[in-house]
Amino acid sequence: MPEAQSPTRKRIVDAATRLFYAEGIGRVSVDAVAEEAGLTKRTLYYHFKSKDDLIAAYLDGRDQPNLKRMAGWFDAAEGGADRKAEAIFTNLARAARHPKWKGCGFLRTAAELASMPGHPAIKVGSRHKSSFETWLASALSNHGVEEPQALAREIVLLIDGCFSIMLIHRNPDYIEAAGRAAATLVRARTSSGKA
Amino acid sequence: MPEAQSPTRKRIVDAATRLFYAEGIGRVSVDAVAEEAGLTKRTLYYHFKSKDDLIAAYLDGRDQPNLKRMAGWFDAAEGGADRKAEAIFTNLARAARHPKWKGCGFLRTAAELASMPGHPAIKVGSRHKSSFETWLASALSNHGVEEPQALAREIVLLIDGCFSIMLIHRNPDYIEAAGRAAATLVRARTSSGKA
DNA sequence: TTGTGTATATTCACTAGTCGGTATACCTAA
DNA sequence: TTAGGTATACCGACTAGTGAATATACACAA
Repeated sequence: MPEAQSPTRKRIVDAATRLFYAEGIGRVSVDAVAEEAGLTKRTLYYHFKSKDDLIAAYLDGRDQPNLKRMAGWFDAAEGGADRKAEAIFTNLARAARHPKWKGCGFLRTAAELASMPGHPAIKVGSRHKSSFETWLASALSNHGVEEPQALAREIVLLIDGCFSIMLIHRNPDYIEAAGRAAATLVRARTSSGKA
Repeated sequence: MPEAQSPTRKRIVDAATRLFYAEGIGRVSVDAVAEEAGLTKRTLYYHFKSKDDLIAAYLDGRDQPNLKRMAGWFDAAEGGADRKAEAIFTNLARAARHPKWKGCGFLRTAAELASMPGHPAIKVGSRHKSSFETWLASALSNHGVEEPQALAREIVLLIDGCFSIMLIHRNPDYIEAAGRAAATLVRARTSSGKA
C-alpha cells in the first residue's frame, strides 16, 4: 500500500497539475502524466487507483493555495469592505493576463465532468468553493457588512462568472466590470450606504 | 460539395447537439454522433470536414434559440427593469431543475477548449455571448436605466456565474441569489433609486 | 556476519478497445 | 454520363488499465 505523503506521489500530482490545468483533464492521458513525472504508468497506478482518483488529487492539491491567494489579496487591500472585495478582482485581472492562465481548474473540471455529477473531483471542487464562500462571508462580517453570507454568495457568483466568460472572450475588462459590481453590492449592504 | 441546408446535415447537427450537450464534446466520438443520426461516419465527413467543424456547427445552431428564450423571459415579466432582469434568473432556476440540464453549452465547450483559444467553436461562443450582452443592454435602455451597457455586462457576469457554479454545487439557490444581486445592480443604476 | 522473509516501490510489455479520419466502391437521380 | 450522397471496411495512433517480474530496504534469526 502506497504512502500518502510519498515524494513520488507528490511528483505525480505536480505533473498532473501542470498538464491537467494547461490542457484539461480529458485531453491529457495517464501516459502523458507519467512521462511528465519521469516515471512509468505502472508506477502511477501503484499510487493512484484510477485516472479519476488522480484528477481528484490534482484538485485537492489546489484547494489551500487558491484559498490563501484570494485571502491574501483581500487582506492586503486598503480601505473598507468594498475596496477589499474589489481588490480580489483587480488582482485576478492581473493574473489573468499571464499567457498560461486558463481560468479556474475547479470550474473547468466540473464543466468537463458535467455528465457525472457524483464524480469525486466534483465533490472536491464543491468543498473548495464552499470553503471560499464561507471564508469570504466571515471576512466581510469583520468589516461591518450586513448579511455577509448573502453578500459573499453574490461576490462568488461574480468571481466564477469572470472565470467562465474569460475563457470565451479573453478580455480582462470583464473582470474589472465584475469588481465594480462587487463593490456596488457591498455598498448596498453597508449601513452607511458607503464603507 | 454538400448543401448548407441539407436535411441530412440538419439530422447530424441535431444528433450532435443532443450528445455534445449531454456528455461534453470530448466524451462524444464522431462514430457516436453518426450512429445517433442514423448514418455512417463517412456520410458525416461528407457534410463536415472535421469534428472541430461539427462542434462549431453545434454551437452555431444554439445561438438563436438561446437568445430568443432569454429575451422571451425578460419581455414576459411584469414590472420595471429590475423585475425583468430578475425574471431571467427565476426562469433559469426553473430550467436548471430539469434532470437533463447541464449548464451552458457555450461555456462548457469553452472550458473544454481552454487550451485552444482560437478554436472556431470558441469564436462562435464569443459571438453568441456578445450578441446577448448587446441585446440586454438595449433592452435595459428601453426601461430607463443609466449606463445600460455597463449594467448589461454585470448581469451577464452573474448569469455565467450561475451556469458555472451550478455544475459544482447543483443547487438552484445560487441562481435565486444571483437574481437578487442583479435586481440590486439594476436599482443602483436607476435614477429614482428604485424602478 | 550471514541468510531469509516481507513490504514497498518500480519497470517492461501487454491487452482490448477507441479515436479521428480516409480509400474505395456503390447507388440513384438528373 | 455525371455528380451527389451513402456504405463497408480499414488505417495508424492512442486510450485506460493490468500481469508478472524485479529492485530496494529493512527486520529478525542463526
